[in-house]
Amino acid sequence: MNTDSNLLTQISAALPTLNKSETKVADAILRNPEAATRSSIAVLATDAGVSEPSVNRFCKRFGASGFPDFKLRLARSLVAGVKYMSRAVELDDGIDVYPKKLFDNTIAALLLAKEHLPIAALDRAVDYLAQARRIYFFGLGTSAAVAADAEHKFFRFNVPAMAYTDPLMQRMLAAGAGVGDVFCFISHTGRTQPIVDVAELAKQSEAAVMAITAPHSPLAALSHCVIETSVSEDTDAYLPMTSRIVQLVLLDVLATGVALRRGERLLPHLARIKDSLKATRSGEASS
Amino acid sequence: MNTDSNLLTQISAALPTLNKSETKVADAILRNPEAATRSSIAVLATDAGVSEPSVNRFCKRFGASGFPDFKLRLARSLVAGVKYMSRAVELDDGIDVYPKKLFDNTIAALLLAKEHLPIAALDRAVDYLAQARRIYFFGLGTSAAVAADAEHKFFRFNVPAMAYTDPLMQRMLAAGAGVGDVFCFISHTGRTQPIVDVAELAKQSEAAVMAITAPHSPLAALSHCVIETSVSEDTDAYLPMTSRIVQLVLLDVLATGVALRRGERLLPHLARIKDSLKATRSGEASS
DNA sequence: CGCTGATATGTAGTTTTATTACTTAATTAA
DNA sequence: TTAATTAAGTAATAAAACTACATATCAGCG
Repeated sequence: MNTDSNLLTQISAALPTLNKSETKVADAILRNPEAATRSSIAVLATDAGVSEPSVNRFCKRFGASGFPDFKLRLARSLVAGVKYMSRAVELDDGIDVYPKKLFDNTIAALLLAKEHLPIAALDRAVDYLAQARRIYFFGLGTSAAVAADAEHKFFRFNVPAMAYTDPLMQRMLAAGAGVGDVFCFISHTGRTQPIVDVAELAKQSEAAVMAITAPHSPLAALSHCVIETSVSEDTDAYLPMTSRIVQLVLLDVLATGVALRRGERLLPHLARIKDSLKATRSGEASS
Repeated sequence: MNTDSNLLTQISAALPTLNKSETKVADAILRNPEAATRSSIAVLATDAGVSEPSVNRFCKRFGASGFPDFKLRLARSLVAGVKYMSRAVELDDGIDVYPKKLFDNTIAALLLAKEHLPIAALDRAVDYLAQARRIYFFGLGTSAAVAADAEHKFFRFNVPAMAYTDPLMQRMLAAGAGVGDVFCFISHTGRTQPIVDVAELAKQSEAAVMAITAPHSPLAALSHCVIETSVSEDTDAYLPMTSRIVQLVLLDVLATGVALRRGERLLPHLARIKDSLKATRSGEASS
């Protein structure tokens, strides 16, 4: 069954199961979905090289009551769907093109991640983190920045959260871990050897090992709790971009989860921290 | 002129300027916009208590080519509206609710930022960065993580990019800056005093000062090039979430801009860096 | 107060668009 | 090769939207 709410994805996914004329219609729509929403059934039919009733049948096949209804659904999908189509930046893209592309790609990645949220894993992760005595965030390279960000976020919850970039520090901390310690490893591939090594060390202790990483990776295999991020890195040809954004938002989710678990009594604490920052600011007070 | 892309907002805004029958139509639509997208012109006409041509005229008044086109636009607005609607996380939200909310909020922030991209500023920033001899990324708190991320990204371009978190290091580097140095300050408020101080120091040197920060802030005032991020932090009641994501994507834009400016000759360099990372990975080779 | 011009609204007919019922073509299996 | 089944198209019907025109409403002015 297809639970995908996006018509375009639905059509692409159904492509192999379609017959000749249906495929033609699907192609015509996918070729230019925006135009499809504007055209009449006659235009789309000629465009696809089929008859009008074929288009109509196609629409009904995808749950629409008819062609106009189909167009409406398509239009809705496009709002979210234009972004869904993450197109890579081209060498000759101008300043008015590539920034939008990058934003679109990021949004597309977030939409995709939102569709496949590992709810159960997140819930368990919040369990671990909410009762942690100490939380360590370990990442290397780009993930180091993500770890640093996580440290800042969790630190506000009065939980000793720490991020380490140095593999040697990571090893020492992992080796000396005990009950109540939670190690959170961040790695897009889940195959970065130094990180996997440290995770193995941590696993041998009494500490909990969790990971935000790719499914079926060595790192995922040895973690007590895995939050899978299967972001396709197609568009990030040479630079990891969208993957780390998804990681960051997932960490937001975890942090929020811990905050909610602690309930109201945490709110004054957060307010106090926020107020303490005001002192470092000049000019008008923040709202 | 109304630059609002949302039809519903547009209609609400135009309400006072509408005449009798137009008001009736507007009311009928606003009463249940979702239903309006499904009904035919006849149904909507009876619903509003007017004739069909009145509805038709109403549609044209709002820039549509006719009723079907109007319905399409309305449908689009409805979807966009949901996404723009960033709702705050409530204390009693379950695990199946708040993760989606956080993703939605982030997406909403990115959509908003995409709408208001400071193209000119970005272009100038790329100018600065592309010919920089050395790039320093300075941020504090959450922005420190953003700076660290930027360092990683730019470092891949064979440009000595460095991120510093320590205000004392920042001061020393700013004081000793010279021609060819570019200082990029990252601060959501633009009022964090230590950062503003360092920026002032840097300004006194021959170096270029740029900032990713709030408009009309002290930091913005003293920068040669400002990339404004006016993200409303309403939803980030206690934790800065969406703001830093926008900052990160803006830095992606800058990095991509530099990469594009350098053109093809950079690509083999990036490929080499990516390959060098493969050695640190176990298991199957990456694609 | 009524007339005139302008604007607003509705009616009816026309055109466009979509759907249905039916026919023909293609495909598959016996 | 043929019968059955599915796929695709034709043409007629029905629905929807649009246009031209007629009537009504209203504002300003004699």
